[in-house]
Amino acid sequence: MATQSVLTPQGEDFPRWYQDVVAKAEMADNGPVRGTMVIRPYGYAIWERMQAAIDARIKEAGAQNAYFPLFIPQSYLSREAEHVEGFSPELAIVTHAGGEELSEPIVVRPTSETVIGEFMAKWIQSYRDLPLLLNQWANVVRWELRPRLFLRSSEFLWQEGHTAHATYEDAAKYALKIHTDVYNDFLEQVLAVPTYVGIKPPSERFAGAINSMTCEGMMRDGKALQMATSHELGQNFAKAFDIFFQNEAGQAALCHTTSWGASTRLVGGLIMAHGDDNGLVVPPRLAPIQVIVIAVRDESEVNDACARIAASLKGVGVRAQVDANRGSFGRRLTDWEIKGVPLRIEVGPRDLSSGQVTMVRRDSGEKSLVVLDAVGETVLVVLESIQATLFEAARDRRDENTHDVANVDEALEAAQNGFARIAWREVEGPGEQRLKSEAITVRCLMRADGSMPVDDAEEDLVCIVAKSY
RNA sequence: CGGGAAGUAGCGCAGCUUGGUUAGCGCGCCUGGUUUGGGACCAGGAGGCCGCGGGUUCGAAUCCCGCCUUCCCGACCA
Repeated sequence: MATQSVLTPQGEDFPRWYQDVVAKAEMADNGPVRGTMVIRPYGYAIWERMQAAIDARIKEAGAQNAYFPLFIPQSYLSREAEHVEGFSPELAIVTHAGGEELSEPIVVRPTSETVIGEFMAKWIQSYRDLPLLLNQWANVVRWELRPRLFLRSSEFLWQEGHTAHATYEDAAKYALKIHTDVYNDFLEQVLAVPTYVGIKPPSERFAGAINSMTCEGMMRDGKALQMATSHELGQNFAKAFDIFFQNEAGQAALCHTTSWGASTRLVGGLIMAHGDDNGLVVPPRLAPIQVIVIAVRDESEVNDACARIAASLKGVGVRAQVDANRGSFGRRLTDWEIKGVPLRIEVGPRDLSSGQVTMVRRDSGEKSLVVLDAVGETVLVVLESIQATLFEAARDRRDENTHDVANVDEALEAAQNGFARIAWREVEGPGEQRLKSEAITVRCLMRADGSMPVDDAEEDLVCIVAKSY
């Protein structure tokens, strides 16, 4: 590990550490307009890996990708009262185009329930057209007063799924399926981030939803981050956009719709969930570069060996890359550490003369010698071990920093440094206000065993309260 | 949007209080050489409308006003 840190230590100033990582790992830059973000190649490579993993799960769940326009007539937003009220403060609105003032202003989409609703109404005729399962990968704009790279930018990238169903039950079941099989599975299996899965309290619901589900992850500073959400929209949007179908009895009936999304915020979550004082730590299943092969000396024999090792790793399906061999050895090590590459293979004359290489894990810093012939199989095993270790470490941190408390006073105390778990009936109403006055919010409601409740009316629910991003 | 801090080379900063030669320093970058098992060293070099716009002045990085951007703390949110 680095002898002296090039990053602000987490313990000294966590937000500063985050910015240092974003800059020095070459993930992103601020755009020229306040709140906008330039995603650099390494950051985008990570996002592309996230997209691929999420997209595959979405398709497995039966939804199809489509694309709807960036521009939405302002009148569409107004059709659903809560929706327009919720989003109005964040809208970017185009009033002029083609050199003239527009007769009706155009909204830059903050989310696409409205346009998609309009087309669902057009496409759905019969119960045979249901369920209609759509998804789109797109950018959206929500004007932010306090932007932070990846976590909160005025323009961000995401995936938004929109579905229409014949019954409430079917819609609820599908939203839950997405939440479980797409989001939570991705977060646990790929991102190695354990989350608390539950429903949002009414005060935190999506504008226009009857129920919002969330995956709440714990960052290394003990704050919460909402990493994905799924909403049951009931018939609110179906009413606003006339999304009717003819049922088997030949009668017109209103659809039940859902929507669900995950954004580039996940990149910020990745940084803050696993990163340490030496930089980013990327879980192997996500990592665009899983193994970096570094020549200790710039000698042709050593360089040739590096190329051979990388080629053989690629041959067994490992995303390996040879370091460009510029600058001092120590500098190169540090750079790859900041980028969070899970596994490093160092190759030097000393190693080669004994027919082996040095392998170093990013998660633990542990070094080991590996016989050349065994590099491929060893790497595959160690990568999976790192994946598992990261998840377990994150889970342990989450559990150690989740404190069971009996009342709001204790929750206020406990949430200064982690999550507090408390009976929902202790918090509901005035308690929520008291927490909010100290910047602490109810992140989610769960059953006592951690499972997903049907709604907030269930008896004996517990909630997670915390400071959040 | 409210409260606080700040914008000077790619990054981090000094200079500003008390206006006055050619605006400095560290890191990085370029060239050459020596190096390379944990942020290497030597020599030479490039790089600035001092955030933007206006004002005061013989003269502005420095004083005044406006705007933009960034960071921290709130309210809003993925």
